[in-house]
Amino acid sequence: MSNSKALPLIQAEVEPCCPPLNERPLTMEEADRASAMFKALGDPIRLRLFSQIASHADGEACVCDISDVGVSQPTVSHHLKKLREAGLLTSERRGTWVYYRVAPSVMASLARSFSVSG
Amino acid sequence: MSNSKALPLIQAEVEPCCPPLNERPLTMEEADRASAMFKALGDPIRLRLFSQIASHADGEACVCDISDVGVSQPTVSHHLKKLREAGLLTSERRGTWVYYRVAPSVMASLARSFSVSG
DNA sequence: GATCTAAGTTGACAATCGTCGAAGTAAGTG
DNA sequence: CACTTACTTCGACGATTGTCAACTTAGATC
Repeated sequence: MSNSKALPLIQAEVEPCCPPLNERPLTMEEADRASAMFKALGDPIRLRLFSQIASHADGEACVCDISDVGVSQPTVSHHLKKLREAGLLTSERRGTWVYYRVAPSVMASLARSFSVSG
Repeated sequence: MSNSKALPLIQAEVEPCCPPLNERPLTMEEADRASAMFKALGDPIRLRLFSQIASHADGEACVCDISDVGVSQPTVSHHLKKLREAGLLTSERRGTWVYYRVAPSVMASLARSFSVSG
């Protein structure tokens, strides 16, 4: 292959997904965006992967560190992709290994969704 | 058994779903429980329904108030059932109408999942 | 080059999901 | 009783999802 314009770099800055859920009814656009995040966390395997990465030392984890969740390696890769596409994780290859970390401001943004307003 | 015999279980349906996601890796049981909640919020229609109820005056909303989300009324009922089964909503019939409200401690419990620990 | 390990992609499959129309239940009105 | 309104449940349909085996890509080492 030649001039590959690789560099996925889909990870634009994660802006707040939505206002607090009890502040006002979400618009359709807000609901689409936020539900995509919750949907990604709505699988027990994916949630465990996310938790393992979020709680790992230095805030990042190699796939080899977290692939012990009871499913095959391709399935782990599939779930990590889903989490990445939802904007929850970022990935970076360093040598042989690929490291995942929670995307910036994701925790704060989601926490805000459930913060009690009023 | 312990000496707690008159323990009221009415509000025990929603206990904290899990520790903060960046505190430690979730157990399978924790992941099952928490992912069920996120899964329920992982649909745009359901998330809008939840937001409409959570933001409604007096903290409760009649189905007739929130059924304008772009799908048929049986589908609304189906989604509300999913949210109820996930422990996110409670419902009560008063006369002709059925009122939904966010189950106790759900907002705080989910906010805690994303609170930054450490 | 060849070979090994790490991780991602593809293809296929059963299982689950979202949706609707039709039918059913519950409560109020006359 | 019949009729209306407000939901819920049922049955069916296409669409999406989670999973694995097989294959491919990427990097390190020989």
